[in-house]
Amino acid sequence: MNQNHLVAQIAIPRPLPSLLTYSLPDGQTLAPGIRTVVPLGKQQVVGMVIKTETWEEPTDNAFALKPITATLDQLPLPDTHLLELLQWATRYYHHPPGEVIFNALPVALRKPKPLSSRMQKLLLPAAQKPTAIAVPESVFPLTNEQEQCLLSIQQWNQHKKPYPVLLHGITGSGKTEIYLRLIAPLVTAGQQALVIVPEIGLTPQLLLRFRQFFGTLPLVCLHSGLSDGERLQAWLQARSGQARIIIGTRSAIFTPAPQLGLIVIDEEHDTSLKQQEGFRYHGRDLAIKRAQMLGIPIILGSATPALETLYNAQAGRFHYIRLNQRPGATLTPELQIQDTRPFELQAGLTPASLQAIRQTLARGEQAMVFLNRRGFAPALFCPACGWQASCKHCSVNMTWHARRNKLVCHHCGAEQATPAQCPTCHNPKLTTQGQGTERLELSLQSTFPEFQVVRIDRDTTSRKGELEDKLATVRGNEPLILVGTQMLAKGHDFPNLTLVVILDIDHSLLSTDYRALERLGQLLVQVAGRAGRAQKPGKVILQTSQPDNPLLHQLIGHGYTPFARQLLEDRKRWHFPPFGHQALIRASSTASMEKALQFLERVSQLLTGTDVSGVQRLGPIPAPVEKRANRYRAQLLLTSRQRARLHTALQHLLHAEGNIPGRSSVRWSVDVDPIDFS
DNA sequence: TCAAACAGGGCG
DNA sequence: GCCCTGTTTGAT
Repeated sequence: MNQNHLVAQIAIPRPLPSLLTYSLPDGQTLAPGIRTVVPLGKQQVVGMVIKTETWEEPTDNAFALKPITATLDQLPLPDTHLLELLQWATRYYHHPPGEVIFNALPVALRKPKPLSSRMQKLLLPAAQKPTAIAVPESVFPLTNEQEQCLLSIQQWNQHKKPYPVLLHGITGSGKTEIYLRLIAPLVTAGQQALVIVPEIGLTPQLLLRFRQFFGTLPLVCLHSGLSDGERLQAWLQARSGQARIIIGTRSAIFTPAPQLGLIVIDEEHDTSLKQQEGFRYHGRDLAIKRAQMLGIPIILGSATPALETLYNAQAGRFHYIRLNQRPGATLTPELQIQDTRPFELQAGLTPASLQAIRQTLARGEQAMVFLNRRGFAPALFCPACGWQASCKHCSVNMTWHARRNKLVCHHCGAEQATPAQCPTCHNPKLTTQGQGTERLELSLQSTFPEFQVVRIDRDTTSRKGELEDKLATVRGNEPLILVGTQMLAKGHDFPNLTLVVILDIDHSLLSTDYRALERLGQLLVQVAGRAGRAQKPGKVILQTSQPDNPLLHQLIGHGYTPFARQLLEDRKRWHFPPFGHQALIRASSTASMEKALQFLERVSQLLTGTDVSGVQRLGPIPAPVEKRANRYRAQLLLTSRQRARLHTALQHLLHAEGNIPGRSSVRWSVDVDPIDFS
């Protein structure tokens, strides 16, 4: 092998700890981002070139160099910036590079097959000169407040290396109108904009407004409803620069866009931005990194910013601006706490809540009852012997679904027929406990027989078009009762909805999860934002058995920001994020909890060395849901005031993990900046 | 006595 | 993740 021979460092979609080195045909080089076919053991697999370099004989563990088998692409798929971002993410999230790279590609590009010639044409760079695409003047002029806000952001964004902007705008304050006007001048000048939304199916209004505002300007949507082919096509249109606006959910943050000029993260607090399996990245954080690497502006929009984001704004790392007015709307809704303790509840509602619903309907308006729990009842039990229906595969109760007459596990999806009698004592009279949306719908229907009750949750909207039909019914503005889960919390505009009743928030007030209160606050504000959007004042009733909770009073009396400040104080005292950093090591075993705990105990011991000082270990402990889908689950939490130390510890761990005996009987993973501890 | 089941390790 | 290898297990 001659001295100047070139080799390629290749990422392969397997959980390998590093890139693999392959030789290139003599005198040939390959640009980063080009896919190849390479031999891996006995297989031929797809691999992506990350870099090429001159070959140097490895000094330590020598390996036989194999040649690449074939080249699949003429042009790189991810651009250089995107590859850099992905490599950064590999190091930050301590996830195998090949899995990170290929997770960022459309499924159609993950196989060792070349692009069809039709698709290859889409890869050619589009004309990048400014095109005079007519952007129609909006029929809605900006309010004074919006105008000022837009001006400020535009000024900030002119900076060479602009800071991220937190746009804290209450529900209905018109954040979308700001996004549109920030995007317009840039896309007509030939640049691209990337807009990340929590769930595209749930934000049809945002999409509609974009289409209406930008008319014929090329816009692509990346969401879960697309087929592999459609997704690839949209992706390639973004890659060529032809698509000027890219709207998508979390994974769209990896869309290549050579002329990218702005990123918008709408609902930046939304937890769906964090991937919860495999490569556990946070879409918002990677977006901020991407914008920073490119030196382009990024806007984070929310009515209820994440505590991390608010803190960054407070600390001066982000610009901060508010929108406090609802154009064309009346007062912010009146918030009330209803103590549930003194009353016998009917349909889970206090007499005052029922009365409020009755009055709302009598006025010809709509009421919504929000309950974040599907099914008829969360538990089925035997009053004689105490038996409870629990899942065979998980350590949780099964939920009883009345219409389907089935027990369903909401963790693993297992279903079974409702037993006719108690399996242990044969008592034929089994009882339910608690209520879900299905029961709520039925009881409300019998309480208010003359009005329609519309239930919106995953069970009633699984078929295509069902959600749209139900939303259309509600927008018909006839007086009715809307029942639903958190599907109802975001994005929908119901002009005749003037009352919102929120049930079952007690578990969040009492939770041991330090993020539970933040999420509750965000949920309450978002749900409350559904009430009274048009000309009618809204009212929100919170039912709870903890009516004296001081943080709840803070939220209701003073609003989200002081509430969040208070939570941040608590986080500071306990060195929780953003004042300390965390990584969660999870392990699971099909054999026993002991196996999972033992593995994590070994991991913990590995980390006792002096070179990982400044990292605290909590656990190992069984996970809150101890068993799920036949796996016993345990976790070990690593925390540190300094992020660098946490990363050193994780690197050390990944290096040494191979020496842990019994590791093959457990599945384990690293979650950097965890938000879900279940 | 043999092969199916299982654990461990490497893949360039 | 997949595939190869060496070892255990237990069925005939």
